[in-house]
Order: sequence, then structure tokens, then C-alpha cells
Amino acid sequence: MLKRNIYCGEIKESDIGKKMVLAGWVQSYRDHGGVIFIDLRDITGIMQVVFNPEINKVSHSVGETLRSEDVIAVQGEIQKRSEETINPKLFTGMVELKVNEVEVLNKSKTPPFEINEEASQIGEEHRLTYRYIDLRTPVLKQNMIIRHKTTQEVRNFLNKNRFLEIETPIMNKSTPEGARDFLIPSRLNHGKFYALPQSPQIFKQLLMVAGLDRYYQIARCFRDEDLRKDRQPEFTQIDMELSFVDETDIYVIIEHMFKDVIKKVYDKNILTPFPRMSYREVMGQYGMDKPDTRIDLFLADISDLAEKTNFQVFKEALSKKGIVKSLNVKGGARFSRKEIEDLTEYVSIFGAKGLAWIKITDKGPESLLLKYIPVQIQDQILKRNKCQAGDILFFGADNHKIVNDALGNLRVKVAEMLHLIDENKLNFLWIDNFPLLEYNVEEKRFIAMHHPFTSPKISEKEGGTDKQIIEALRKNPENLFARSYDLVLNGTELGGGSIRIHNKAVQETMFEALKMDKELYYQMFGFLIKALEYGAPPHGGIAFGLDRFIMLMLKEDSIRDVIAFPKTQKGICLLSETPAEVSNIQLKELGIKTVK
RNA sequence: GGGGUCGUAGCUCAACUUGGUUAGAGUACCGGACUGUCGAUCCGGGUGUUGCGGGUUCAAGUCCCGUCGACCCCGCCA
Repeated sequence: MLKRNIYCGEIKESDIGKKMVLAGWVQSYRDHGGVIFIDLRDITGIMQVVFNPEINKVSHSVGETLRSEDVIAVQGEIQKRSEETINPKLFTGMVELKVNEVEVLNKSKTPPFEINEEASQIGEEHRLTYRYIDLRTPVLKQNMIIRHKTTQEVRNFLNKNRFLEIETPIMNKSTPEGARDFLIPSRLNHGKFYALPQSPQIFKQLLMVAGLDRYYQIARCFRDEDLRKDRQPEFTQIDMELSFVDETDIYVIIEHMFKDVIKKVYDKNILTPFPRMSYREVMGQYGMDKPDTRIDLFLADISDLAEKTNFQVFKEALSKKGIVKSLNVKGGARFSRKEIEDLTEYVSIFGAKGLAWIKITDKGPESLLLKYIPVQIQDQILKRNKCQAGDILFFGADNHKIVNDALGNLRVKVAEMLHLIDENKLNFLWIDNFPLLEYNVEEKRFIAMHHPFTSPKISEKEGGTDKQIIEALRKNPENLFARSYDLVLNGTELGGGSIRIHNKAVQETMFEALKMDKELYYQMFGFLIKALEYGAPPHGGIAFGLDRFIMLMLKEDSIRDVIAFPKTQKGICLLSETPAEVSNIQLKELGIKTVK
């Protein structure tokens, strides 16, 4: 076999005159009857190779048979192209390889789609079925290379900052909190199951108790929940945990990490420190806890003013302890009736029963609502929303969740419609001061908003002593805040973490505040609680969705485009046809019976 | 679990609204010509279970019902 000694994309002018061997795939062929041109592709790029019957008749006749995606090796002299045949579109366009010898390493069937820049327009179902071909396309190939560089630079940064990369078990036990687990039946213990980790949470805390000081892992995580374009059943987190730190220490190191990685891999400069906002602030201004701060549109609470109107929708919402909020869309007065109708339908997804509006024109406000609102109240509403001619003011009146969901998502929707988003911006944002607990309607109890190992604090400003925290956990846990934080990038939640509980009594009281039986939480987490008794240092950590980060940096729409072998919305790998049935023998060994 | 979009040649799409005779185009592919192309060109060729099943009709790619699959969203998930 001809042995490759150079890559297509790495041939330099200094190689002219040398005999070289290239190997790769036939990207395209141009047969002129006499001379034949082949664009040869490998991981690095494309190189034109020329078959000329005057150089080697046998090779030329082989060249005539070559088709797309055949795998060949060619030996010949690198030659400078004549002035008029230089191709400026090709990185190697000033040279070509004059084929002396060719070896067909493997013929290819006609590929199911063409491998070029337009391949991303092909149906995804088809591309996933032939993923190994899809990955040959320039975009996907580049995404894989960038992903590699990203993880390497993350590792470089963390290694330099005294983090140890440590692997934690993939086979764990299932716990009730959080997402649904993927389960693995145990052959040696019939009726018992391992669970795949949703995150390495408890083990990384135990590594801190072990005194390993700083841990990280590029960790695969598994969640058996319904999929979205930014959610796969298995995904990768940059997971870390640090001892003897508070929130600020975490913020600083993470800001440095992103600054460093983004500079080195994506050659962009970002500003640090990242802005910080409290949960209360973002919910107020943006209606969601992952706001896209590239959009300069804001919600306002006008409940106090709505009270003074005669608009029944407002009055009714307020009488049911709801809220009335408004969203001023700059330049939105040009929305047509149809567009407003579509937006009304859009907010109905989130439970909104309607979408009231006031257009601000050169002649003043226009709306069917105006007759219900006294003029001085109108003025105050417009003033509070900083309305100007050309704007449109939308209203939401319902319970807090519906209003925030509707207007928060509407804000993003209209920003897209009006092209208000600067795609070149990278807007990071820390969110802190989350409530510790949130009420779960189905279970009729409070559950941890982040997770039950998160340190509580007694107010937004004040941490409180262990004693105060325990007291508050017993008396009014719903009023506590969490020492947790999320990092948002351009409206996508990149990751989150918290300062953990390292005191046994606090941890126990926390479980009790979640209305868990002592027997139950010891059965689930006893090993962690026990570890807290043996000199657990103060510690905290954070984890980031690696797939999401790369997706955002590459401006891809879906994390599927940055994962080599992703699954469909139904969790199926179309390439390998996973999941699949197993034999009765396997089931029997595992002590499992299936029902249809 | 629910709402929506889509499914026609290897691929991208048209024909669908208003049912009508032989389902078209580009590209890919196949055959031929051609010694400097690089989206090669020129000549010739349609390669199809209109996702699948059923129904309405003289007649269905088109209308109806069901089903399967992909995608987007709600719920779910941090």
C-alpha cells in the first residue's frame, strides 16, 4: 500500500518538486477525456490531483473509473500550477499533485447525499442514518475539531489551576430528586438496579471530603426526560468542585476559564467580570431565569396602575392574587393585525388567555383598551415603560407564572421578528439569590430548586450561622434563599452550581424541610451525611453543559450538530437502531419480565 | 401525555389551494465525446410502492380517517 507522507491541506510552496503520497476521498472528478482532475479530500482539506495519460497510462485509466467518495492513495510530484490555472477558492489552489501511481483502497457506493457545504440542508433523519457520511461534511467535521479543542483548552486551564481530573462511577444508585433516571438491572442482585448518573454530584462532594481539594471531569450525564434541541438523553458536562471557596471564588475562576477558552479556541475577547443579577431581578425584568440580555426589551410590573383601571381582565387577575405586567416592544407599532394575532396565539402556548396591547403612534396611544384606562393612568403606564412613538406595549394579566412565561417568551419572539439580536455578542450573566425551595403542585410539597445539598442562606444579603439556618429551615423554609448560581449565555442556561452544605445537622434539617423521612434520606444519602461527620471542608462547585456551550459558540441551532452520534427526539440512534430488543436469555439472567 | 410543521426520483424541491389522461425541474447517477478543469463543458438516458394502511370517488400525490417517522414547542427536565 502507498504510505501517506503528507496531508492535503498541509502542502506548502516549499513542497514543490517533491514526490509525495496523499490519501483520502474523491470529493469530485472532472474527466476531460485526456487529463483528469480529482479533488482529493482528507481531514485537513482538499488538494487537486491530476491524471495525465502522458505521465502514466495505467494510472490514468484507473483515474477514469474514480467516483465520489472512493478512497485512494496517489503518489506523484507536487507541482506549481501555471498562472491561469490557479484556483483562489482552494487553500492549496496554487499547487497540484501530478499523479504517477494510484491505488484504489476502497470503492464507494454512490453516497446517499453529496458531501459539501449544502449538506446541512438535507433532511436530518437521513443525515443521522448515515452519520458517518454526514460527519465528512465541512461543517460537522469542523464542529468535531472545535469540540476537541474546547475540551482540551478547558483541561489545560483547569490543570493549571490545581484541579485534578477524576472519574466517578457511571453505575450509581437511583435517587428520587431531580430528573428521571436511566436504570440498569443487576444480574448478581435480582430486583435491584443501578442508575446512570444525572451528574456526579455526590461523588464530587465526597472527593472534597477526601481532601482532593479541586476536582473536574468532562463527565457524561444521563437524564431520561423528553428531548429538545438543546437536550439529549446523554450529554456532557464540564463538572467541577472546589474546597474552601465561596461564591465569588467560583465566579472568578469560571470567568477566567471562559475568557481563556474563548480566546484560545474561538479567538474572541469577552469582558469579565460577568454581570450578576438576582433571581428576583431577572424574573421581574425578563420574566425568565435565563434571559437573553442581548435584547434591550424589558418587562414592567404595572399591577398598582392596573388596579386603577376599569379593565376587567386586569381587575380579575389582580383579585386572584395574580399580576399585571407589560412589555414595551421598541419599534413594534408596525406589527400588523395578523402579526399581533400570531403573537396572541404564541402566548397562548404558555397559558395566556389573550394579549392586550397599546400602539404608540405619532398621534399618541391607540388601543381598544384606552376607554377603560383613565388618561393619567395611561400616562403613568407609558412612562413606566419608557414608551415612545413607534413602540407597542403588550400586557399580560394572570397568575405570576403565566404572565412571566408569556411575556418573557414573547420578548424573545418579537426580538427575533424585529432582528433586535446582535448575533456577534456573547452576553454572559450570573443569576444568584434563587429561592431555596419551590412548591411542587403534584407532590404537594416543597422541593429543592437546585438540589438538596445546596447551602441555604437566610436572606439575599445575609448568609446566617448554621444555627440560624437550622432554625429557619424548621420554621419557614420557603423564605430561605439558596447559595446557588446559574450562568446564562445569550439566553441559554449554560450551567449552574452552588456552595454545598458541609454540616451534618444542616443537611439533615434540609431533608426534613423537604418532608423526607429520616429513614428514607438515610437510605438514599446516608453515606454522604456520614461523610460530613468526618471533617468535610466547606466546598462548592458548578457544572456546565459542554454541548450547549459549543453549540452557542458555533451558532448552531441544536446540540445534535456538535455531538458525533446524537439521538432523535424519541431517544433513538437512527444509525445503530438503538434502543433494541434483547434476548429472552438475557432477560432471564437479569430476572426481568417485560410487558407490552 | 398534548399542540404544530413536514414526509413526492439517491438528494433538494415543484405539481396539492380547485381530484382528471404519461408525476416534473435542478443536482446526483448511467452511457458517449472531450488534454487545463475546479459548480468543467457538450450529447443522450427518468432511475418513482408520492412514508405506510384503509376510505370516499368513474378517477386520489391531491380529499377523509388511521398509523409510522423526523423536527419545533407545552408539560417534563437544570
